[in-house]
Amino acid sequence: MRYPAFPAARPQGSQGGTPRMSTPVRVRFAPSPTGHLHVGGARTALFNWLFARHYRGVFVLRIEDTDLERSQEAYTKAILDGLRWLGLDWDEGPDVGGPHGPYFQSQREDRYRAAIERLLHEGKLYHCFCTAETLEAMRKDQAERKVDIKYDGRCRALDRAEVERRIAAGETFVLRLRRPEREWVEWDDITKGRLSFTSDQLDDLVVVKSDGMPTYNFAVVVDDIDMRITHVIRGEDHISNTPKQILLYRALGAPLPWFAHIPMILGKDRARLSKRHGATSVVEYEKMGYDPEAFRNYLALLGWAPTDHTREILSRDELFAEFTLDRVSSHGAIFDLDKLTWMNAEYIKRFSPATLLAKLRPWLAQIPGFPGGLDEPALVKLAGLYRERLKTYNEILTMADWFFTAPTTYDAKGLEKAAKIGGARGLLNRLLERLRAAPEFAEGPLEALVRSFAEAEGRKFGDVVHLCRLGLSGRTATPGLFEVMAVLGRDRCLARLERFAAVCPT
RNA sequence: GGCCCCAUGGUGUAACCGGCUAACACGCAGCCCUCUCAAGGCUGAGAGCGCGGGUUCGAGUCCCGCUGGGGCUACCA
Repeated sequence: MRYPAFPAARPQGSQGGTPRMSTPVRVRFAPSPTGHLHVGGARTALFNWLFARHYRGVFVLRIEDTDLERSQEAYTKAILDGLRWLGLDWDEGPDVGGPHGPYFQSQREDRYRAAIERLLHEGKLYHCFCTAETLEAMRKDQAERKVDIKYDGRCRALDRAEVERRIAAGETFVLRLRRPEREWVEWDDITKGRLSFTSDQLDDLVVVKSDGMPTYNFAVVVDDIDMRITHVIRGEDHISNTPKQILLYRALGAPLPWFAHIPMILGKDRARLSKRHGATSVVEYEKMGYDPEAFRNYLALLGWAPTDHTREILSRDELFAEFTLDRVSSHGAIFDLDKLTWMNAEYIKRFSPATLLAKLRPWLAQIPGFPGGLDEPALVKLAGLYRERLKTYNEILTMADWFFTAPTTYDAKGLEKAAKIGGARGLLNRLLERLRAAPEFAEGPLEALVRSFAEAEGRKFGDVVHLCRLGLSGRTATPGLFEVMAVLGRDRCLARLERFAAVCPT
């Protein structure tokens, strides 16, 4: 499979750096470990991964843990697990390393420090001693006067002596970027087209927090430059961060990467997907019994479509071959659980019984009584019976539990029906006679047996079948009766039917 | 409030640089198949492309305005 090189030059705007061209594609997914992998994040990761694989580039994973308060190590693992579950692999990142590590921002302080010193030296940063209270008051005042809410630059002009004095006095401070005035900040977004802002709309953004840690916007830029990121693919909620970051690229004298802001994933009310819309983290879908490949396939189609959009079931390699950013849509997409579920069922139907059994094992193991004496071939057969009935793996728990523990109660509606046909118990006992004598307990012969039995009895075939089904499973709906009987085997079938005959309507 | 993004059936999308009775899938309804449940097959309802103006022989596709939805407005990422 050959993929084209990323189409190169874009018309370059008046300001800003020049994008690297025709160098190998390098993209990254940069989650912060403050929670589990969210479906929005998962799709961003997926698009980056697909983009990298399509162009035979490099996919980097970087952990953005500069928020000491909220970051937790356990979440880093959770996110990695989520990505692995989806089948994504990264070429550089935590646990695999790479030439541009470390891949945890908390371990890259020397990088930030070097950049800070340079910028400080060049007079591009300044110390700001404003406290949270001061800033809050300032914003409140601005809100009342209905003017733009942004930092008014009151610490911009502090002279060196005062700065040193206040630092010596132990005042805490942040470092802010001196924002240029009346400059265009523009870029050609791959998915949104040309986007432009002016520097006056921007703030003197904080680059270093009072705890000494770099802020998100600063760390991202330093790292993306260091890691030679060529394409920044992220959610469109980052659009407004982009001009700030571009200012940083300029201050650092670095070329701009390409930017591609992909639309958000929304809940039914068209607001960004959140917990109140239902499951939002990828592990929850795993627990609900979704297959990772189906989930990934569904996610890929959320905001993107292949050239031939009539094909929706796409393998990993087909996604690699097909995925390009120009086919990403520009508006948000509602996460549709029904369609995901449909797609999951499509995947299940495509598995061989043996494969499906392997996927089902963790769930089957939770069923009381499992394996209930069923041997491997019977289990494979059982998986085959549910291949076209399961929508999610966890459904096996409630659909097939009776295979492993004989029923003790029988569906009320089923009993009513059994009563209605009259003489059910006698019928069952006569059938039992025949079954005991059946030479072969296999699907075809069993069906032939029951058919001729029904005929001999002057009964409707269906009535006999329903009666047996109820006796074997306690239910009115199961896979085909004779397939079920073959899976259960003669002994279990006879035992269950005998037991049922004892309580069955006469 | 300010700035920015977006707008094709209920949902996800398609419709190449303007030329169709607006297509595919999910979901929904009905029918068929059938031992039940599924699966499968067939048929159907559902948008005239948010609204209003332009441009054009011709606009879902281009332009303007409006409306609606969303995002951002932190020493969070």
